[in-house]
Amino acid sequence: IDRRVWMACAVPLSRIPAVGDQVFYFPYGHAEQCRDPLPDPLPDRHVFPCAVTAVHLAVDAVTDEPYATISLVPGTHYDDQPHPPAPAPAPAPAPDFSYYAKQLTQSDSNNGGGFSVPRYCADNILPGLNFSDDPPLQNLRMKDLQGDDWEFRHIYRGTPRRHLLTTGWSKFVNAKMLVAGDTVVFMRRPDADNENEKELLVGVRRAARYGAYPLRNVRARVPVDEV
Amino acid sequence: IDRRVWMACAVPLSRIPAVGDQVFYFPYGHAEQCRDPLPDPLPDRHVFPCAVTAVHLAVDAVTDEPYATISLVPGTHYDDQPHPPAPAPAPAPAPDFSYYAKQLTQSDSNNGGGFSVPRYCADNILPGLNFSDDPPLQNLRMKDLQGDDWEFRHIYRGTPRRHLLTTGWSKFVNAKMLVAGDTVVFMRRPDADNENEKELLVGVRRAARYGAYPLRNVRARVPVDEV
DNA sequence: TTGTCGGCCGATCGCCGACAA
DNA sequence: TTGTCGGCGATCGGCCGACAA
Repeated sequence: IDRRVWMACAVPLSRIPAVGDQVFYFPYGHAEQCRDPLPDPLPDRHVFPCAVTAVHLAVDAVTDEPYATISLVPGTHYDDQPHPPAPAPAPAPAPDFSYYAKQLTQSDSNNGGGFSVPRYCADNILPGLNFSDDPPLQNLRMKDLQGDDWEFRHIYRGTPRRHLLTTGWSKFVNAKMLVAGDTVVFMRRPDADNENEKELLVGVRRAARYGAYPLRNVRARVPVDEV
Repeated sequence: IDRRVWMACAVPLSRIPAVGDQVFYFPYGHAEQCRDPLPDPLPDRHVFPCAVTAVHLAVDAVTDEPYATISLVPGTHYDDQPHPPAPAPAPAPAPDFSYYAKQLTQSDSNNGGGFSVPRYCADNILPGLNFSDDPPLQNLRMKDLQGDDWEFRHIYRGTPRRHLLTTGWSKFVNAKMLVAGDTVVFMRRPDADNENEKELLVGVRRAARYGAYPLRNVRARVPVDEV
């Protein structure tokens, strides 16, 4: 997966360590995320210095949420020594990748139909419309992070004029089970196949929900109908 | 869970062993069901004699499918010795539990709406209608194996007359993701709370699907958005 | 007895401009 | 500039009897 795509769809504060980084492992926080009962009594040590041996970025096949698997080996940090040389600052992000994120309003996620495209997004992310048409419209094809394609009708209409996604939008909302408060991310980057063509992508960030992530709560189970 | 309910909803050939039974464990078959890659090379022994130490009947919270967890300890069978005395034949099933299973037709599972109730089922499982009404109808409330309630309108109409489940039926079909070829099981038994009242239950058997059980294929995963 | 079909009516979906924040 | 609303037309869900297997 494109690291820029992953970063654009991760919650804004996400930071991921690099291989070789020295980090601390908090079993307590990990166990909380697993939703398993915490050990009682809690272990003596709550924190373990570790080194990162591998980082793998991926996307949940059900929820589209980006996640990272980070492999650690426990070990002593070179505490009083200077930290290893800070890596050179990351090169400025390539100018050929840009994205726009919008939190869904009630109207965007209603079954009423469409999605109101902010002006900035229409101007900077989506392909330009032919404004001599009346009304100006086009069909957009976007890939989600699984690689599945989605089609949206993009139209510029109403009084006053505004950009809207109509046909195809509510199918997407239902399929991704989006609700008001969730965020969609529209991205453009050069098409891998076609030089000086642009490729559109669409990602999703889910608003924090009480009770955490119901979809993750499914357990695999071995059917035993017969012995 | 009521053992009679479990048996009614399990595939007809299911047999479950009793605690203390001597059985054979086939790791190969077990691994196949897990859909994990089989070990290569296969282990030397393909069959292990075991004794059953526990049997637990349960129902999948997503698919409603009955399954059993059967605990085994490996050990030698008393091979040439006579088998332990066969348990006394199970007492005849209590006459106050009865069920009827029907495989869904296209029309039953279509979005067209209703379910055609076979005459035998209406007469022997469902509460009787008041045939002086025109048309005769009643609302039925049934528990599924999770304990959730479902309501169906039961009506006797059409020319020639026949029993149908209408309102509420397609909601059930969609919620349980039933398709033509799947089977529903209607059961009646005495109400636990209310003497000489009857309680209705509804269960589901899924037709064998190519590619096995897609819903079981979901893996739980630990979100790691931040370190 | 019961599976499938066409008719038909009502509910919902989803596209639209109006309007106001 | 953009969020929400009421309108309304098209589509679909779902109840019905007819009919035949």
